[in-house]
Amino acid sequence: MSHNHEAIIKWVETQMPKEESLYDLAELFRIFGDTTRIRILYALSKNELCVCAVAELLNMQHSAISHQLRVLKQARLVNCRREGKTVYYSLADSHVGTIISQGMEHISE
Amino acid sequence: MSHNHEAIIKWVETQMPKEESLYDLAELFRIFGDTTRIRILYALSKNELCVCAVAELLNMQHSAISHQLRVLKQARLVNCRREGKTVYYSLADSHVGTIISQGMEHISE
DNA sequence: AATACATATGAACAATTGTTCATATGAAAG
DNA sequence: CTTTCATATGAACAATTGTTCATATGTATT
Repeated sequence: MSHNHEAIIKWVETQMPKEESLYDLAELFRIFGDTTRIRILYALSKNELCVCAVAELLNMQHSAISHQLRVLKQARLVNCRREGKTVYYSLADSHVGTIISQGMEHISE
Repeated sequence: MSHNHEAIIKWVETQMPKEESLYDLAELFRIFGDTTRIRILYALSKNELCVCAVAELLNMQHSAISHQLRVLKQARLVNCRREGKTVYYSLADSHVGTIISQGMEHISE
């Protein structure tokens, strides 16, 4: 670094969240960053659905859907409730829907 | 599908955006879903910065930063302007900052 | 208990991704 | 026009990721 950016760098440094937060933030978006998961999340933003309904909707294997729902659950993006043999999934909180619609706004510019 | 979810599936189907939009949406979030890129975006949300300033801030090689800035540029998440030898990068539009802060809100629950 | 159905899990594979190293371009100054 | 500095690019490698197949839970019904 030869030119004089030190002051700005130092200041931006003070504005940065801690590493852990930035890691968690990237992790959050990484979950959204997959076509299958986005389709699942979008579907769930319209209605709670059971695994086999999602599988039929997306025309995919139950196993693949179940794997992804597990990922979404671990990331606390969805909740589930059991009703007999069937497990219904829904979005965990309103932030999830908001992030999706914000993203939608961005791409449709 | 033995049980009676057909009506709901059909309705949710009508609510789904076209495949291309969902693909673009996932693509958008995928870009956010990397620690290095999130750190870059967060830094740029505070101040426009040149490549070597970002490199110093994140304590990474210029090459790695340049590669990622290229990805961000192709995804239209950042703009750049040249001033002599130096190239300054900044966030492309306000949506980018909004998405980051929405994400931040979500993880700090 | 045995069967059927919905969902979950584990292992394995192919595909994608981010970084590094080496090298190339672009721009100003000597 | 050669040197120096800032940035960009290409190829290659290691690491991560999503899906599939096979199999295992879990829950109700007979």
